[in-house]
Amino acid sequence: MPAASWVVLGRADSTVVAVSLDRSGAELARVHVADLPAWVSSQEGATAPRWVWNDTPAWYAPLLAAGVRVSRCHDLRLSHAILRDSELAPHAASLRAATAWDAASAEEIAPKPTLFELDGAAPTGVPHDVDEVIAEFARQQQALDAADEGRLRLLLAAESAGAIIAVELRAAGLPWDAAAHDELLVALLGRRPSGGGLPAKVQDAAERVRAALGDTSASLDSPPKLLRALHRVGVLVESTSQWELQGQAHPVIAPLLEYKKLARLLSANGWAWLDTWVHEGRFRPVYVPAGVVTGRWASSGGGALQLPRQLRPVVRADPGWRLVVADVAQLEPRVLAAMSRDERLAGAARGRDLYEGVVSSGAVATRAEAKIALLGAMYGATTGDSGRLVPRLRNGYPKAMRLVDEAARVGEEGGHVSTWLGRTSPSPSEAWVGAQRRAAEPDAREADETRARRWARDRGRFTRNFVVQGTAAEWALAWLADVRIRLAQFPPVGEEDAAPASGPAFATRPHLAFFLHDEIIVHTPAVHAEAVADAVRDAAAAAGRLLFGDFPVDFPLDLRIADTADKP
DNA sequence: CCGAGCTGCGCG
DNA sequence: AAAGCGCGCAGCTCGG
Repeated sequence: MPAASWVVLGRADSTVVAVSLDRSGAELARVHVADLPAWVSSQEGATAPRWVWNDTPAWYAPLLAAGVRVSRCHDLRLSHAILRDSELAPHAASLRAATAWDAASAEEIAPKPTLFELDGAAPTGVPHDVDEVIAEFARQQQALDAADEGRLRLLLAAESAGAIIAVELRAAGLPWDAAAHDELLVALLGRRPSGGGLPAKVQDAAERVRAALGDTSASLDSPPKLLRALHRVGVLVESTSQWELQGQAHPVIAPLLEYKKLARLLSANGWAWLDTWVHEGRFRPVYVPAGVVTGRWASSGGGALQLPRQLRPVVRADPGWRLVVADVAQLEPRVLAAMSRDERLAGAARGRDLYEGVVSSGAVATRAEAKIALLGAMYGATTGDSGRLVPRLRNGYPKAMRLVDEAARVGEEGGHVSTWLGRTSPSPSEAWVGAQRRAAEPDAREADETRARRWARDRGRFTRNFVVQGTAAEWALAWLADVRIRLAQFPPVGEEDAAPASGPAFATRPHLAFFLHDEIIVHTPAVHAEAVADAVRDAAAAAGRLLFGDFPVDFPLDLRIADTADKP
């Protein structure tokens, strides 16, 4: 156990009990809920313990709202899910039985966290009574000790840091210029209609589509109806999706594509979205750490994972502040190079565009080919250009290709695969197992065999991608966590500097404002922007070393300091 | 009237 | 040329 102390927080009747795990389970304090923020704050100042709690948002959102920031925690719910399934923790039997520790986070149940309701019924979700919390922590430590696996401990620390960061990201929000957003909507869609009905430019596009269809009442928002209307004027497409319409020559196509684009903007990120999700100059999505099976984050509400390019210009730093926008170039193939110990792929990636490096090696002729070949290798493409190009990589990068091919083979056979730090893929469904069993029987019908084979391949593509996507998610967690620590070292803004328009107390210094798989946005006082950029780059290098030691792979960033999040 | 399931589109 | 992975969300359709 590390030098820093670990302190469990749990509930006993109507008070919060803190138990130190360093002094043979001695009770450290018994604090009334109302006094908890002040007490936690004093502990942070003294020993900065690692807080062990059932569910990070349930504790940390209220603490943060009260102005108290913590440096680290152990999230029992997220850790439980990892240990329960991990191949690296084969002796975690005590975690496998279905219990309340498998429940969803309070955040997912009630995205507006309530501050420790004393009188109300116990919140649904994972257990919070101090005895149960301590027992779960003991089970987890036992599983870890039996596994003797440093990677898993690293993963749990990274996952827990992510849980803290998700709460802070929501509290801080992404600086959003609602007026600029409105101007953009008016320019593209027309003025916001006061009653029902569509904005003028959307209405106009719809009418031009109907004119070309020769049907003044044609329904444009129902795919089956639209498809029939298209067939009536001789546009014989199989679906109404953009990419199929694009290939058609007919007067209806241009206005229809325009209508779809405008209607999409209106329904996904129009005024209704703006009213719901942007307040006081901040977009506050709900981040859901490990919401994806691979360990990637999901989001719930606000569509944070779909921040459309079109809207990036309205992400705007406060006056006197700047945005540091950074994403990793070709994260997944770099991660694949490192985890497979493929020196040649790592070499192709070093100090430059990875795809150009692959071209230089002679495996393929162009950057475009390198890209679809590598994506195809990681996604399991079998047909088309991608499927044709993948085999060319097998000669040049045998270790990398062996790793993904092996992951696919295990998946096809119904087995489990794991990420670099030990997150393990879910088991196949009962339906899947049943289908394979039926197909293996002597009197199996051909249709059964065909289906079983197809499902096996489907699962193979999933496990093939799982190891890479999941390890990339681990790298991103390590990066995030390190960025957060580095940003906390900056001094808060002084009296003479511009203060941010809104936000929690920690937003008086550079802070994370957005995260999306391989991209972060830091909101920083302008004077610190250059130093923040260095910190973000240094953190990326540190994350690479933390996961992969001295294996020679680098993680270069596309980074810019700007007033908006626009992409060049 | 509500919810499940589907389509289409946007993001990595 | 969207083929091959992972998502969320709006809107429609259909069944209860």
